[in-house]
Order: sequence, then C-alpha cells, then structure tokens
Amino acid sequence: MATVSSEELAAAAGVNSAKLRKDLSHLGSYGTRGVGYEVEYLVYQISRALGLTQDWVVAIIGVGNLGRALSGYGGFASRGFRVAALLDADPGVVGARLSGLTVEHIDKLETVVKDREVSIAVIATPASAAQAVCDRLVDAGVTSILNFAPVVLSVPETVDVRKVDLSIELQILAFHEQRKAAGNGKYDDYDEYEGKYRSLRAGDPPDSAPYIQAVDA
Amino acid sequence: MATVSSEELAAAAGVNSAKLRKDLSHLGSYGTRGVGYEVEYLVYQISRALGLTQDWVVAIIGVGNLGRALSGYGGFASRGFRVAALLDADPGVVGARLSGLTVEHIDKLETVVKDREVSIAVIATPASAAQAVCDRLVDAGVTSILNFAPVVLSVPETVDVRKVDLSIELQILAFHEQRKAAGNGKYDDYDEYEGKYRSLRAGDPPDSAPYIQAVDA
DNA sequence: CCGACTTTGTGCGTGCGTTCACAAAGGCTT
DNA sequence: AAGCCTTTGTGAACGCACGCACAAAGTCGG
Repeated sequence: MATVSSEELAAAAGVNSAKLRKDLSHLGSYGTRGVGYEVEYLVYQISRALGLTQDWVVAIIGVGNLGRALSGYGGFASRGFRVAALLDADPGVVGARLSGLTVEHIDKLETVVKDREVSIAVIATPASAAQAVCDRLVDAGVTSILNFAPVVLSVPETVDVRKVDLSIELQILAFHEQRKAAGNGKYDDYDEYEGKYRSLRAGDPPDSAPYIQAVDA
Repeated sequence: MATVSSEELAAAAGVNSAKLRKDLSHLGSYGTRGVGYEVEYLVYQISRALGLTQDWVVAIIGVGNLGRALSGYGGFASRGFRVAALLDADPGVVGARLSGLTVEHIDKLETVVKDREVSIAVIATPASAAQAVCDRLVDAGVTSILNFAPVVLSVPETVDVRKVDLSIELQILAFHEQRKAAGNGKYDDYDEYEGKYRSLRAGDPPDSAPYIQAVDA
C-alpha cells in the first residue's frame, strides 16, 4: 500500500506542507496520522472533488487548426471529457473524419446539443463568428462555454464562460525576459512616449497608433 | 482627447476602483485629478510596462495542428511577437509554407536560434519529444520557453518555463457545472470509493485503476 | 502490551493585499 | 479670478490566507 506524506507532496509541489494539509482537510480527513496519505485513495478523492470521476459531454465548434488540435488532445479523454460532436460552417470540412468523429454542419447545433446532452461547448471559431455561435449554444441550453476566440462573449449570468488567450502566457514570459534584460542594463527604461505622443496630437490625421492595437485582440 | 476614470475602468474589469488606481500608481502617476486617465497615454504606459512595445522573436517547434494554429494566431503579431521560425522533425511537413514562413527541419534549431536571435521558444511537439527539444533550446541559449506538451520540463534555474494545459480550463468549467448540479440534487455527493477500493485490494491483479489515470496526462 | 516515534489536523498569530476614506490637485463654470 | 466639483493618489483599517507550532492519533518495534 503506497503512501505519501504531506511533506513529500509539499516539496514536490513547491508549497508549504501545512497549507497542503489544510487544503486536503477541506475535502475530508483522508490521511492516517503517523503514516501519511494512501496514494490511490487520495487520488480518487481529489479526482472526485474536482469532478474528474464524472463524464462530461463536450462539443467543439469550429474545426480549424485549433479545433483539430483540441479534438485530438489526449488530455481530454483521460480527464473524463468525451468529445461528442465537431461542428463547422465550412462545407469543405463538413463530412471529414477526425479522431473518430465526423464533422457536422453548424446547422445541427441545436439538435446535437439536445440529443447528445452536451453540457460543455468549446468555441474555436474565428472571432467574427464566436458571439453568434455562443448565442445559439446558450439558447440550446448549454451553461458552460470555453472560448478560444479572441472576443469577450456576452452571456446571461446563468452561463459560465472561460476565455483562453493563447498569447497571455507568452506575454508573461516576455515580461520576465524584459526584467532580466533590464537588470543587465541592456535596455534603458526611459519613457519614449513623449515624442510619439506630441507628434500624434500635432499631426491632424493620427493614422498610426500602434500602441493602441497592442492591448486589444 | 478621450479620457477614462478609474471608476469606469474598474466597473469594466469587475474590480475595486481603489485597487485599480493603486495598481496604476505602481507604473507612475499618469492620471489627471478631476479628469481621469487619457486613454492613449495610459494604454501606451501599460503596454510599455508589460513589454508590449518591444519586439520579441519567437520560434515554434512542432508544426502539428497546434503549431499551425499558433503560427496563424493573430494575437501574436499585434502584441509584438514575431514568429521567426517554424521547426519540425517530420520530413513530410518540412518545406511547407505557413503564414508566410517555410517550415524548417529541427536539425537547424541551433543555427536558427543564434542567427535570428530567438528569445522565446514555443514547444508544440508531442510529449515524447518535448524534453529533448527543450534541452537543445536551452543549450542554444533560449531562456524563456512556453510549453504546450503535457510534460513537466526540467530546466536550469536560469530558464523560465510556462506550461499551458489546454484542459485545465475545461476542468474548471466541469467543476462549476458539478456544483450547479449538486445544488439541484441531481447528483448525490456520496462517496462511492469504498466499493471500488475494496475490490481493488481483494482482486490480486489490479488491472483497472481509472481514477489514477484521471490526474496525470 | 506499552512506549516511542511519526505524521496528521488545526487553533492561533502574523503579514500582505484589498478596501475605505480623505486630502491634494486640477479643470470648469460663472 | 475664485470657488466648486470631480477624480486621483495614498495613508490607515480591515480581513483573509498563509505558516507556525502543537496536541491528537495511529503505527511500529521491543
């Protein structure tokens, strides 16, 4: 019977062991004093608390590169996510076979959601189509949406939306890289805005404002 | 001259306005009392603080579906990330044109990193290849790595690695969905482990332990 | 069967981040 | 030009989460 102590787990995770024990205690009292936690049992309890022991029916809307990557992602199946439908508007991809599924036309969205009891939808469409798809999903009764399109979706309060921005992590890396470089004195941290700013206000047609585009999608 | 108040920004972001002001004050004193913040100037200052005004040279390793999706992702270019190389080990894709770039063979990794001054690398290879690719990147001098492969990479302390797990957001949605359902009394929150557990210990060949697989990749 | 040892579970103190609240500051109106 | 109004920037209070430290509990060796 393999066991593990809170000390070992904490070291592996890089956190304080007291905090780890307190966190685990929120799930229940699954440890044995003087011994530790039985690995299998603990894994099961955590999985259950996280909802990993249930099966979730997922539909992926938009079968571009990202949709294809997601449909083939092994991490889904092993965590209890069953991709039950791939939908797209492009007649060119409808009918294609992918990871054991046939791509269906977006027109079937409502039918598919209801018949297969889809509980979570993944939007991997172009930004321009995302809100319309989202509205149809909500009308069809989907209450959890994972959005990869670079737009903020508006939904009723009863619907959960999570947005994944693939470039945010890249920005965080760049931020740290910048700090490293600053330490080296490689780049000066001077404010170069004044020049641009003044020229922007002076010239009547402000045709270039690259720093504005930098923060939105 | 368009301006915005901390109150408006805070409402839009769903945070407290005092916190927003304090956060902005860490970048400097860019507001005007009685008026608010000039939008353009503030955007520029935030962009600069985040490192978005610099250009970052990025290489994408692994041109499967995910690599293709990333190479075509519009959010990169607009945030100052310039994809300068696409590398893959598969002779079938080497030579292909993608988003204005030609896919090159992974053998050129060291040359490409040095000649084009790559500062951030994105690993979108299968899990089995990720660590080897990572080691070569580190040897070539890359100090920031964004990892999409479902493995924990080991690197020297001087290298920053960020791991993106595409299913984590899905898990969070499932977690909340579970809580909603629990509220309805749709699923009972009983502990169904005991049965499985006992049968596992009783039967000598523990050939099925689905809940163990649930937490690793 | 008992005592020593190990490790959990948790009450309590501390420190940090968030929020409140207000003085300082700048613009706008009369 | 002067006073009013708006909004920033920040000192001070609050609250929560983290970490310490220890009693409770259970195991293992003798």
